[in-house]
Amino acid sequence: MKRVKQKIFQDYIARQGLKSTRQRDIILDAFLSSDRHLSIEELYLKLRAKHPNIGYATVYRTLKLFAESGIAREIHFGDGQTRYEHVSEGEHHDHLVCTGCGTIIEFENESIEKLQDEVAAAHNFLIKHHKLELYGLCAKCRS
Amino acid sequence: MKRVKQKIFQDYIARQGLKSTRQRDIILDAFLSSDRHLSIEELYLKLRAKHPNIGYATVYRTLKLFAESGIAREIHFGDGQTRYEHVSEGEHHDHLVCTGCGTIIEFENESIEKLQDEVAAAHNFLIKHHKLELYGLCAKCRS
DNA sequence: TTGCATGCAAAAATTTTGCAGAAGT
DNA sequence: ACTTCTGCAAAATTTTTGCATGCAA
Repeated sequence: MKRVKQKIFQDYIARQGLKSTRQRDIILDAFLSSDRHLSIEELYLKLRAKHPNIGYATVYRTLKLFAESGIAREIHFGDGQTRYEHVSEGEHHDHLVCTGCGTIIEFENESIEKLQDEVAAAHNFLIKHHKLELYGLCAKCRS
Repeated sequence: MKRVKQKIFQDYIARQGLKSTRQRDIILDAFLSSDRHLSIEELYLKLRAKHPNIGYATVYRTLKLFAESGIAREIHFGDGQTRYEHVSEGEHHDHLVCTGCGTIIEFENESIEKLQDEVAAAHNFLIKHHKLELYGLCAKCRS
């Protein structure tokens, strides 16, 4: 999986005439071996531990590249922190976000997606992508 | 509808021992007679036209009060602009967001909500609220 | 060599906060 | 009188940009 995404990114870089650099490799590695919903700051801090001279701007620019290449996606949970999540080809998932401990659970539901398509069709709307987030308390935080 | 919300807000203000002021009335009026998904800046600019001396901070603080009182809700469409939408008691709706022209269409779908409850139950998760947004092109922008 | 990438700092953009004076209750 | 509000400016956050230098192709 990790190798696959590294390849996708390298191919994207090459195709666009961009360059493969040490920083991009480091950031990609840190991203791929992290929590699937990392905020930019979390990733930056994690990087700083081993690579104190990597700039914040480079992290921002590189994450945008990841999104462009298709291996990551920008997400906003409304807490003022932009996050990036891992994207696997052809896969989509939605989120259960625990407002107690911040845990994020992913799920997929074919029936919901189908109903979404129906709603869109009723409005003659062409869906490109969607976002479904359920906020509340996870099992642990309920007790 | 407008009267109802004004009353809800006034009651909230009174209950909290807060004060009814000219600015709050003006902002509430502008909010209630606006598009249902107004960004803070849009509302601020609209206000400035007639009331040039209202401060940005007051708009921010007042919109937060609207949300606390239950007549408004903060929403983020991921474009870096915080918006507030109108909330009617017991009513919930989701959004079709046109990435072409920015139009926002509201919809409700009981079946989707039911499936969401099932997903939550399967994870022993207690839903407080949710967000469902379908992004794509509206009928007009498709042609 | 050529031109993209990096790191730093400065700039933008958005939201929050402190404070003195103004205004509701 | 008392306390909350307001407007302004300053501060805090988050993200973007400019630029000289570094580095990959």
